[in-house]
Amino acid sequence: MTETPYTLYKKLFKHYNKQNWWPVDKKYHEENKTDPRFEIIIGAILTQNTAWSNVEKALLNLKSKKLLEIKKISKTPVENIAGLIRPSGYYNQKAVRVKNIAEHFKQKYNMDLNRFFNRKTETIRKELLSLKGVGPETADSILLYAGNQPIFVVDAYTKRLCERIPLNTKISYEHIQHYFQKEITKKHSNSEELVQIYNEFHALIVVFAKNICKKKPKCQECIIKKICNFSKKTI
DNA sequence: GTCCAGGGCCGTT
DNA sequence: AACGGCCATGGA
Repeated sequence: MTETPYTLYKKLFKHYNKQNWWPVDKKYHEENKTDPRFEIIIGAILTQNTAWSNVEKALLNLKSKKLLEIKKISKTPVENIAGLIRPSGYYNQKAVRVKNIAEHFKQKYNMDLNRFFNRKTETIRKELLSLKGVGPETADSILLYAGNQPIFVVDAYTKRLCERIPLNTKISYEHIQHYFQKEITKKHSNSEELVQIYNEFHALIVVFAKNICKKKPKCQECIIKKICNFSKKTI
C-alpha cells in the first residue's frame, strides 16, 4: 500500500476538514462594490516568501485607503503603494509588481476581470507568467483561487512534503504539479470537482505543513507518520 | 539575537 | 537546466 496524492488528500481532509480558501474579506467587497478577485491577485503577490499575517496588515492598509481596486492602484504612485504594503516585506519590488499588474488589467481588459478569466486555462496562465513578478506559484494561485480554474498549486510546503513522504515524483514545480494532477484526475474528471479538490488540497497542505510538517517537524503529532520516511529519522 | 514565512528575478555555471 | 544572491518585514 503506497501513498498517492489522492490518499494523502483524503487523510488530510478527514482530519483537518474544509479550509474555505482563499481568505478574503467578503463584507468589504460587498460594501464597496469591489471585485474580491483583485484582492486575491494582490494577496498572491504580497504573500511571496512572506508570512500571511504580514500580508493581512498590508491588505488592511490598502483597504483603509480604499485602494484595493484596479483603477485606484493603477493611479497611485509606487512610492505610496510601497509605504502601505511595507509590512509584507520586499515592499519596493512588490509595489512595482502590484502597480504593473493593475495597469495591465486596466489597459488590456478595461478593469473587467471576467474578460480576463473567461478564456482557456493555458492562455490565462501564459499571460500571467509574462507579467514581471508572477512566477508559476503566483500564476497558479490566481488561476485556482481567483479564476476557479482546475490547476494544482505547488509551493514550498508541497515540495517539502514530497521530499519527506515517499511519492513517485521528482522535486520540481512542473513534475509535482503534473504528478498530482495526473493522480487526482484518475478519480475525478469533472472540472468543477477538480477545482474544489485542488482548492482544498492546497489549503490543507499549507495548514498541515505550517503546524506539523514544519522545517523542524512535530512528527509525534503527525497523522501520517506511519507512511513517512522522514519521521523515522527524527523520532 | 537568530530563524523563518503560502517566491521570483537575474546573473553565473 | 540548475543554483546563489538578493529583496525585507514582523512574529516565534
